[in-house]
Amino acid sequence: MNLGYACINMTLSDGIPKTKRVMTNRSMIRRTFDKMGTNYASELALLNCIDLFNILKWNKENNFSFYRLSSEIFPWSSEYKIHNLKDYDHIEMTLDAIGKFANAEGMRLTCHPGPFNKLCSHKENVVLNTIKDLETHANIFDIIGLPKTPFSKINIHVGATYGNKQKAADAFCRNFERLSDSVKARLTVENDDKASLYSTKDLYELIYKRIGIPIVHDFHHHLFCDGGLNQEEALGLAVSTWGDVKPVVHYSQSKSIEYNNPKIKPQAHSDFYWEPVNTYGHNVDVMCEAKAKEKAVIGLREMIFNKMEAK
DNA sequence: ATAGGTCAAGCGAGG
DNA sequence: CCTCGCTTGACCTAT
Repeated sequence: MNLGYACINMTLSDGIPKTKRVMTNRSMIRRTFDKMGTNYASELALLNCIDLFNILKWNKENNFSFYRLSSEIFPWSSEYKIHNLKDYDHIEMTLDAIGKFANAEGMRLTCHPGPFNKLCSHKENVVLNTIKDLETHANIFDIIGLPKTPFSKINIHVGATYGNKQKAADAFCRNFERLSDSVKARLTVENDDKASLYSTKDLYELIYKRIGIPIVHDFHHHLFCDGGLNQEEALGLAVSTWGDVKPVVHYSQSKSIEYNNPKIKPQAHSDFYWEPVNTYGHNVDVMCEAKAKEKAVIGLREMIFNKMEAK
């Protein structure tokens, strides 16, 4: 079982001034983009790519082989073609080196495009923006040279019902056919954290049965939208959708419980972990979504290790 | 170097 | 009608 973390490495930036932090999500607000243009986006993207390599090297040294790439490596990527960027040669060289390194080390790299991706929308413009964003993620994965399988998953939520779950799920499946093979081969769906949305069971019935893409089971979300199944049943159902590829699950705990503060929404992710993950005997990779990132995962690792030692 | 206000996109829940 | 939470807190301006 590999434990992974998402996008940000806190250790590498410990005690380092803001301007020199190791980060892969340098961006800018609209006003700055209008003023500075695509060339500045290119410079930020290159810095982000170089730091991505730095994080992966840190991951190797610290025995992390599972990591989620930020979706903001290329700022304002909807406004230009990546291969037209002025620093593209350098960017491509960096991403290619990253891919060779990651593949040689057996690292698993994934991504999780944002909540604005609504493949089920009835608004054509929203769907077009979603398709564009998904294609951009796949394009980056292709440049890096990552497998065109859910091993390098591009994971999204269905995320909306518009008052009719069945109808929205139908739209999701129809629009799935408009995606390139590069996206289709990697796309996965994750259960939502609201009762009105999609449980793991809903995804199995409404999405997997129809288009066959794997389901990422999020243990924390399941607490708020269980579809009538317990954790073990839902996990088993999700695991059954992955074929030959090792399934991914998401694990986080509630910040509201962590700080004993009822004002914090129970859905919010905790900073750290206090309970080890239970995978019910399944061989899965666990993406850890705690806010303290790799620091939380190191704690979780120790917890799991101590539990094994005690046996 | 830091504090405080500001910031693309979609949706649903809660005040 | 506004804010939060999710994706991922970071940018920008003034001090």
